[in-house]
Amino acid sequence: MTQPGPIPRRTIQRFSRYLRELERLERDGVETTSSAELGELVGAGDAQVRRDLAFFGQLGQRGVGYSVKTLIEALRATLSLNHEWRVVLVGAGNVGRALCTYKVFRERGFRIVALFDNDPRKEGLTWARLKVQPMRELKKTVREQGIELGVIAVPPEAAQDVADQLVAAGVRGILNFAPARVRVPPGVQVCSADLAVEMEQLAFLVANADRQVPQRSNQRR
Amino acid sequence: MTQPGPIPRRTIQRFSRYLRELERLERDGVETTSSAELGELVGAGDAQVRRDLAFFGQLGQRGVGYSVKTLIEALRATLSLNHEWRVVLVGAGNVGRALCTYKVFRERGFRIVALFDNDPRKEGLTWARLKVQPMRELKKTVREQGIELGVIAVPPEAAQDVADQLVAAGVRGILNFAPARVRVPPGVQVCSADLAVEMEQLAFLVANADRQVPQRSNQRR
DNA sequence: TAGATTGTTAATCGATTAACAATC
DNA sequence: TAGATTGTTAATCGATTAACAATC
Repeated sequence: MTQPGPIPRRTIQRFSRYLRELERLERDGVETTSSAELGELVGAGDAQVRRDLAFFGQLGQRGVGYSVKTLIEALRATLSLNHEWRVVLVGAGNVGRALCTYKVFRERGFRIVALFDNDPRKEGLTWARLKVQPMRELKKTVREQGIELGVIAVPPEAAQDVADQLVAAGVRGILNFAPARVRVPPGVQVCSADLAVEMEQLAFLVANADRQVPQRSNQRR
Repeated sequence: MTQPGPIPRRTIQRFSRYLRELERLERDGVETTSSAELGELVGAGDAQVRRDLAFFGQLGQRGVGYSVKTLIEALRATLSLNHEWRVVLVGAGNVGRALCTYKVFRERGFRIVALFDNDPRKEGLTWARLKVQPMRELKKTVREQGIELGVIAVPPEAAQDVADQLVAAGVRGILNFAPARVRVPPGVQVCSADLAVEMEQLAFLVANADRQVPQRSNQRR
């Protein structure tokens, strides 16, 4: 039976990882896999994998395993990765430049189609075929280009203001790289890639490697 | 009473966010705060904040609140942010370049003191006063420079190999930007900054904004 | 004292894991 | 049939929240 209720966040994150490993298996010509193998690849238990995949209904075959192809299709559909996502990037700094050319986004169907910065000295610069545009053009561009997602790569003091402008422009989801909390109205989604938090967590774990429960840390064994 | 047992990961992450907001309060001349205010700032409930802070023992004053200064000290000590962390960065690509000059790391006491890449064409390049070194010098540099943390910013296929080399060189913690799982022996810590997973999660949430439980998403309201 | 806010307990919620019958 | 592996239930674990006595 298909699992009822909304899919937990952690499950979604594992979906991304399953998909990535499955695509590799497919490239290697593997046609069938098992919950144990998949778990091993992403660092999860077999029961966990089966439970996650149960959200798709009964996709596996008892005694046999799962079809790699079927799983890939189900995961792509669930993660909405068939459709190409149009993305606007705000912030033409160091992080912004790296993201403009970030291959992993592009491969997954995330297309950065516009680039904004409020610094007039940067206006007109071209990175990866994208002209840096001034913020006043944001709304128009989002509408005309059918942009659904925004990425914030500006200093923390400016993050909330940029988020507000993105929301006003009609963006439906925001990936926030600024080390600051941004608030958005209901219906708009925010995910945060807070590198400082990750790094500080790492420092804590290293400093307390003995005191804390050993391992099971980030990815389980 | 001080909370017993190891500090949960989520609590550590909130510690980073509390600290950031507290430092801002301090800059603004605020001397006292409350669990309600702090919760509002980082997007957590007041009970959550009190429970987190209880790991430090009884730091607050009933009826009054918490001293900003005292909290900052406790958080800095717990997160081991007094001590300066020496970091090696592997991967002189787009992501690597952004990280070399990433102000947020530097402000928090993370110093990138060496840069490596296995591409001989990049050898000798200088970014942010760091010369790109060949991998064969990794072990020596880590030892001589007293480096404790490593950052992986290479393509996914190379990530595990780089991780192995970092571990062999004596690094105690790894921040992995490659969209791939890396395994490390017990005693070495790994945190992952998997931008693809974050972006795909965002896409899923946007695509299912109606079906999924509204909000409470990443940061709670 | 009255009002505010902590520290902590108990209740709740959610996610993971173990176990095993179902079935290929 | 025997061996393998799923789908699912129940048990466990861990983290969050509500509530309130303690106390400034």
